[in-house]
Amino acid sequence: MRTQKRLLDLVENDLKRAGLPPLGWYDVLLELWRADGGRLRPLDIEKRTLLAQYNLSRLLARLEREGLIGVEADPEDGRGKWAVITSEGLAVREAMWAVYAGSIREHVQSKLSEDEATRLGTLLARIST
Amino acid sequence: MRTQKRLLDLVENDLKRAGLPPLGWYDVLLELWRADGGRLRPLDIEKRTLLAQYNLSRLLARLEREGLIGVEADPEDGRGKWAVITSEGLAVREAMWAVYAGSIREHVQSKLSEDEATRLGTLLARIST
DNA sequence: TCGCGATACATGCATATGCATCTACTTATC
DNA sequence: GATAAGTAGATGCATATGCATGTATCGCGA
Repeated sequence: MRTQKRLLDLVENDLKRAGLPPLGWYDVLLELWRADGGRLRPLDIEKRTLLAQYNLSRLLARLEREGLIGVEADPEDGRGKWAVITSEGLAVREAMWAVYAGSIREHVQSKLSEDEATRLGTLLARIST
Repeated sequence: MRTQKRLLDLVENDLKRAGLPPLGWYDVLLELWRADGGRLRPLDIEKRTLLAQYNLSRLLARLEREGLIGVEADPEDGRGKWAVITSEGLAVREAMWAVYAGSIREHVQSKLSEDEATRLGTLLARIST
């Protein structure tokens, strides 16, 4: 708990200093970027990100307001929507990754050998089962 | 990041279902409980908990409003205060620990051997240096 | 095909957080 | 011993979060 809080503070700080949005935005942009056609339904984003439904709903509204995603109605399900990453969204994701990756390198990679990092990942994955 | 978010959600959930306050309160109550005389200055709590100054200020206000701590003026430094845990605060900390410990057991201890847990702690500590 | 429970997402309200700044006091400087 | 710089903590404002519930649509069973 303490380690991740410390790390999160460091990363958020790095992003802020670079004039970029908070890390939460990255998670969503990343999922969209990875997704086929750069589009996902909110429900699928929710499952991938561990975001609560109401938080995701509002985060998507913010992303749309900033022009990083577009939101379309689902033609097959009147209740559903599709979030589609825009080219600006792709650019922001990339800019964020540049900073985020640097953060990880500086605050994590420099403290652990590759082998240790792998073992850490394995242990954490065991907990998440 | 994901593992701790998942864990935090689980723990917060357990606390909520038991009618207890959020985990953040525990951190402060724990520090006070450990501290000599059950009292600390906000500044010292801040250092121990990684809480931002303004967040701690308001968290202490909430704790005081709920009667879990008392706040006294520092006789030696007119700017300073002392937070003092009350008997109700002690009781709440204990009740929270009962639930929290159960959460840890269920969500962490059951997934790792003692040896693995030790190694995990060591690796995380390496990062926090 | 009607009606009802389930599903997808949004939102009003209370509370928590971040940021900047404020107030009150203390300590060092001259 | 007056004044400026520093320190401890609080707070107004904007924004984010949690909770409960709302709205719209879907799909199933009679």
